[in-house]
Amino acid sequence: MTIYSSHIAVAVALPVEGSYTYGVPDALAPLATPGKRVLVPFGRRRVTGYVLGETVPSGGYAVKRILDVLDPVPLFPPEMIPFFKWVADYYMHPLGEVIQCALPGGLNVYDRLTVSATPGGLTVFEAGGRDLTPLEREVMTRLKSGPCRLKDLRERRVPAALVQTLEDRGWLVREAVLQGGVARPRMERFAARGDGTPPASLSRARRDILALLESCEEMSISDIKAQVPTAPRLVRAMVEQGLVRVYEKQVYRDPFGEPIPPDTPRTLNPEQAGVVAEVDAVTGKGFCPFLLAGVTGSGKTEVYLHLARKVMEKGLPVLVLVPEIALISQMERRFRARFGEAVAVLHSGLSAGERLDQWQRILNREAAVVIGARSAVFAPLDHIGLVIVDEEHDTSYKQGADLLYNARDIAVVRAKLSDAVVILGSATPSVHTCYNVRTGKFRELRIRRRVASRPLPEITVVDLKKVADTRGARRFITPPLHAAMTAALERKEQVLLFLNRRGFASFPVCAACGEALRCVHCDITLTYHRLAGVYRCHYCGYTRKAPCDCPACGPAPIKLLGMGTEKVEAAVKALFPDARVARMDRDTTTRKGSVVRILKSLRKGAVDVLVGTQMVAKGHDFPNITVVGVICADLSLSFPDFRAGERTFQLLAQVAGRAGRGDAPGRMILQTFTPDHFSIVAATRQDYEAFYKVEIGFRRALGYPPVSRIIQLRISGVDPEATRETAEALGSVCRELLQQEAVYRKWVTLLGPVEASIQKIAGRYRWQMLVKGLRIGPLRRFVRAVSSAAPNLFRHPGVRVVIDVDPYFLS
DNA sequence: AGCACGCCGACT
DNA sequence: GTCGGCGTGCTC
Repeated sequence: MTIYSSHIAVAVALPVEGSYTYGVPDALAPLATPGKRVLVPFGRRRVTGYVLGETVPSGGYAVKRILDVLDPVPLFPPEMIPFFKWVADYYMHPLGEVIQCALPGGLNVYDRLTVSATPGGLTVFEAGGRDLTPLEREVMTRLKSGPCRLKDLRERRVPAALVQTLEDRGWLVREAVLQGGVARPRMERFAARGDGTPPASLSRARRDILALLESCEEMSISDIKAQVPTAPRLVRAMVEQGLVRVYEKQVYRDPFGEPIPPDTPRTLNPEQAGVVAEVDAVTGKGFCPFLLAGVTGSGKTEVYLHLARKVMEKGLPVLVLVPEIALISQMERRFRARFGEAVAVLHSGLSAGERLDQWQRILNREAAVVIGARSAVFAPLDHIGLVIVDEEHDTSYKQGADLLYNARDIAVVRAKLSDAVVILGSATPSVHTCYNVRTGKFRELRIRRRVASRPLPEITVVDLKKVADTRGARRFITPPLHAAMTAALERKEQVLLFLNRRGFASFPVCAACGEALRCVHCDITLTYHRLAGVYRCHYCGYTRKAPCDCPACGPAPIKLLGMGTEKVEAAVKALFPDARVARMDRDTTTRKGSVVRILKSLRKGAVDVLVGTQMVAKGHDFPNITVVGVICADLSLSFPDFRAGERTFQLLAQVAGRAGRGDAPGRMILQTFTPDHFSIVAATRQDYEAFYKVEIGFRRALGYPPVSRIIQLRISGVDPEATRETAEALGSVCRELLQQEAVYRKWVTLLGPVEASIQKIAGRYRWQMLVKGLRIGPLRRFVRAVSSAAPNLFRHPGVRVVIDVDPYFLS
């Protein structure tokens, strides 16, 4: 066995458990440091790995050597490795994939087995110099136009043996080509003044260039060109004269639009100042988690800004998480106005290149504040001083493709591992976070007063059951709402109408047979979108043109039952023909900047009535809105999910916060079929305490989070039978394990497997199982034991099993 | 993930 | 008798 000068632990970016030990050749030893990527042999392939640190081989396997070190400097501070390990362990996800998911995309390199024709082979083939089978002919014809992935050939049912014979014949070669690594820093050519003395006579243009370079340290060639158009050629000549030096330098792509004028810190009211003082007293002194519960309009952002300044003054960086891009841009503006260049952003709206550049600015400590969406929780900061999670109750923190993490939760973990202070801010805190306050895990900070002491709106509840026999527009714009709208519009004030469903009609049915129009891929009715003239599935995007026939009885008129924002918009236009109506939902805000455009016209007073989905509830500031109408408060209540009540309360309280932010006091008309539901009653009184008390009682009684913990196993597949079988097999493995181990019986309760409430989405049949218990540790050990007892169930071709720790949506 | 090895059905 | 299907195991 070869003894290498050192050994390192490497996590590979593949779905494999644990880390692998590699030898480091002497030449690479000083380079292969933690946080860098390395190219390593893995099986018969080469893949990207992440250096975790030095290690000693434990024996029992042959150690291979790393092939290359891919980064001159670490891509993340080594201090982050324990955080990555925590996330990998907690969410039961391979460490290498966690790191891959944390890093800006496009960096990974991996082997791709490709096949290409040899020149000799092509010559013989084109000359027709040999009899070929049709399949051989097909392969050679394909390769004539260039190399091809071996996998592609296999998918076209080309047998490996045929590739082998063609290779033996010398017509083609198989090779492993390194691919990936597409995102690169942008390099630009710069010029600076050289040592040479200028000759007595120098052309005008050359003199100008020298003057430019003497006025500053350096200048990019393109900037010089802007002033002296012939510069590129002249500079080359001047390099030879020794007058100028030219070199390449990395420049950052600019994700920010126009510069933002600086602002000055506003004076805090006593409550805000108290919060700042309390947090400031503990920053830099270790981990400390806070809930900042501040009613809407209480000026939380200003508190964040003051705290950020104090932390930055201590030389520590600040990480700010915001639920989505539309809100990031608001937060970004406020922070950039206050801190200018010190702000970096990380979100999915950036191009791969911009993202990489922001990442490097953070790594190089050129940014002291990072603002971003959920993935920014992995920003490459070290020694963080303060983590802020704004709108901590927002469900978009828990979403994602393969690594199902809750950014809010792991932000707290990250703060803990960094000895930082973390603030979860919300006007409507999640039940989970409040529970953490009650159990003493978090400290609570409150702001009860709205800035300038604006009163919260007066709320009127309208029972929709009492107008159930009304038809037409007045069915969902009831007389009380109509009256309030009329009054507001007469006073030249604005109205916000909220309905948590987009489209025109969510339940189109055949007038002849009563059959609903359904998605062909999902177990769901289609929604009619009048503007687009289509029926669309809100789960998979399936679209069919309107009008269309009834699938059951052929040509027939379609009745458009059920409502969405489009129908509300139409109703407003019918009832208030002079009002200018705008709509804000996912259909009107797909294009970049459209949210800002709608908000701008609202602020300018170019819109009288804004109709929107839940995106209008989220933190936007609408100064002149005095009436808020909730068209139907029950939509979010009817979800088959234990958090439906919590979401409804939060949504209603947030929407209520949109009214009366300006100088005029606000009114909210809340229409509902269930005026007695405690979530709605509590929301009308803005009484979080009352809501929490009832809700936590339910959670406790039914064994739901936060009192109990849940891991969800989601089983889905194209074949309904195979999916059911896998789900049931998984169920029996679980039950067997429960039978065998008393510890699990004590700590684990199983529910299911059962079919999901929406049985099919995007062509996949869905089943689920819930693993419940008071403590998350035994639950994770149990699921791990299940997956090692029946590994084949978790990597079944055709049926996917997803483990979701702390799921957000049970359905 | 992707690749190799190994054991059963439909063809030369 | 072989070719190739994909279930299972492994990758430092």
